[in-house]
Amino acid sequence: MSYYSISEVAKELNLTVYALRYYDKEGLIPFVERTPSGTRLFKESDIEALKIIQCLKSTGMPIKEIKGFIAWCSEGDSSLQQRYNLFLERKAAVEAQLAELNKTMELINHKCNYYRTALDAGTEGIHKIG
Amino acid sequence: MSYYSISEVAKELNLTVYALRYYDKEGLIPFVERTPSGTRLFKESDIEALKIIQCLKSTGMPIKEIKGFIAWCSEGDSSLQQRYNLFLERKAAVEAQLAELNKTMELINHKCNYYRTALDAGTEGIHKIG
DNA sequence: ATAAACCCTCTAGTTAACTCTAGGTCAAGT
DNA sequence: ACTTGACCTAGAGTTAACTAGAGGGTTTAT
Repeated sequence: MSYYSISEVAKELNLTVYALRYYDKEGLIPFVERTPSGTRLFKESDIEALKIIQCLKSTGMPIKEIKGFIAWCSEGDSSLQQRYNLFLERKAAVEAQLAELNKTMELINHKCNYYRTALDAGTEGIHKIG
Repeated sequence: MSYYSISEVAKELNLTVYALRYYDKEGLIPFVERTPSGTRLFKESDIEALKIIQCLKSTGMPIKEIKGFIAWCSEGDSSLQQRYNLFLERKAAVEAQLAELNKTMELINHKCNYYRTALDAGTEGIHKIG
């Protein structure tokens, strides 16, 4: 089993070493090992966990709540139901975000048409008159 | 032509009066009229402009940049090309966000399955062994 | 005419999620 | 032995987008 340094993990996951240390300080990755002198040693499974963390973050979940999820993970099977519920909630959140973004896209498309036709005509006036 | 108060507009657009005054201070709505004593008077067209602002905000555009767009709008036809380009960029940004969110959704769905089957089995162990 | 319910400005405070600096340790190469 | 580069912690600073409070004017209903 091989280990990765914090800067290797940062590069791989496209985030900064500062961010990784911040996540550690906030309790998102309590399972990361250390050398006797304190240097963090990341395993493959730690990187996978960070990917889940990034996924939850991208659903709009704040770090404090992600920390709660991580704590549940280390509690074992007794928290299975909670963790399942959490992902169902996140699924609903993402669905809502997708709906919102699609509405946004519609308006943007309208504006693209508006400006394309205005440019064709050379003036915005065509949309304002009759 | 009728006018709306700041709190009416806030209610209609589902944001706070604080936020509206903040937008005004940041130069997003310089066209809003005032009574002689300083009270803001919002027209229907101002509400429409605020909807565009909300739309741009939901694409992830920061307020400072939206302010630039608003300034272009008051420059008339000479900024048509810039404004068109801006919306094309926003369209690309939203497309990227949609792609990202769909990837997130996929992982969430995997996790939902993971936990549903784990709950059926009564233990997470089924996913770790074999 | 007076109190309630608005409105205003200005300024300070809040929050999340980093981001950076200072000061120090440690392991490897020359 | 010594320099280089990566690592560490603690804590201060940053940024965006509000949010709230103080202090004060105005409009409306009784």
